[in-house]
Amino acid sequence: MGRHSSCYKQKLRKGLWSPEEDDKLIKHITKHGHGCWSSVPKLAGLQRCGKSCRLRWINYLRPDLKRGTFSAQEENMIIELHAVLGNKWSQIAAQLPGRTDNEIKNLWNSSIKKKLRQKGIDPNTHKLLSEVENDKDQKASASNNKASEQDSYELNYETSNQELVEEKPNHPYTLIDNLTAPTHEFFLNRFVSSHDQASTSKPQDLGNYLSFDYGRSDIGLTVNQNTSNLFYNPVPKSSEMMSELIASSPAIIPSISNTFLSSPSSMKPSISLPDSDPQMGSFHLLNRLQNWDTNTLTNSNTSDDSFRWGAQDVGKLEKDQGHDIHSVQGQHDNIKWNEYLQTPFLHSALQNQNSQELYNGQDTKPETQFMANLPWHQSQQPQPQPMQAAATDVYGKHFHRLPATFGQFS
DNA sequence: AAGTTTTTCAACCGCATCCCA
DNA sequence: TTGGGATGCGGTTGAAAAACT
Repeated sequence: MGRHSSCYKQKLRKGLWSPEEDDKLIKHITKHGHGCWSSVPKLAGLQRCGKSCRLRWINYLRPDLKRGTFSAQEENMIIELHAVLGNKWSQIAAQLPGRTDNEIKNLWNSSIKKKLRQKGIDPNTHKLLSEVENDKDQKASASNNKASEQDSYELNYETSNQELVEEKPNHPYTLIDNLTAPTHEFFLNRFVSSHDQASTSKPQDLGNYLSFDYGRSDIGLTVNQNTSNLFYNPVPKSSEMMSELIASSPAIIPSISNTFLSSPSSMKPSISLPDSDPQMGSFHLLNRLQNWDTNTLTNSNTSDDSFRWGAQDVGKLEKDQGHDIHSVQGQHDNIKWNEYLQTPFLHSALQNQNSQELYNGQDTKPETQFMANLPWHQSQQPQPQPMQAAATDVYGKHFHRLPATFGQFS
């Protein structure tokens, strides 16, 4: 385990690659492919270890690299993805074609971190620096109770979120105003922080950025403040539709989904489609399978804050998607949580509330992308960002806006 | 113009994980 | 089941370039 054995061998060159070495490596790989990297240096006539050859090829020589400065859209995307994934550079790079993890990591450390700090945003937590300071103060004052709180935090997740709030009056979630039900914050924090416990820079408080419109959204995630259930909009009406959606979108957050795949079954949320009125439904993203309650399925006349999907839109959507609404009646499809997480909609939910206003066709300089009171700022250029585009591909014109809002927690 | 400081980024290092015998 | 090689990842380093004095 550990260091590549060939690195111990004598007479291997280190440091910067010469043009001649690059040429040898390019010629070899374009002709034969890399195959086993440990054999590449010998076959290519290089005094390097295979690991060094691999790195050179992946980060610098392979032909599909974009190179050049990062666009404003790319920077925004990196920030957004970092808020969700933390320092998972390879996963971030997977969403940016032609960019390497090393390149993105360097950009983050040399440029983006600085810009965020200048705008008063903590690059590690993506929270306002002032909030981070407050958190520190609160943590310091509450340090005596910390251990016991964490215990109950875990336990309560397996009971219910409502109980979580009621039983833990000192929990930070109780500080949130009434419009901001605790579930989504708890939920997102939960999967983000559980995603990689070894991470040194994980967005512990991502939920602070994720507020959602209640009943005012066309898409996104909403939280029913009465039931604490998380809702997912719009509504795929069948598992086939969901599968299409998944197939047409990249695996945006595979590591997060893996976290849930490896979680105990009792911890796995599921998405279920209602078997009642498919034209006027919604479905809930439940944090517990046994928490399913058809009574909480929405209809257009309910007065709660859950998301309501109008029959007209659903029918239209189904038509465009080539699905027969009636064919799914009577079904009660369970969609795997990891599939949900791999849809573009979770990402869509991460768009800030100003996305509408920002797509106003105004040009903007890259420096203007970092606004004082927002974690990040969407590009003001009219074209959608890549993942938005992916989402739009799926639902086309039915995507009127990307409404998940930020900043309700002020 | 020269020296110093800061920034950038290619490459390295060590560890984790996967795979296979 | 285990051990070792191969691969991938994230943190770090340090030389080169750029910016500053």
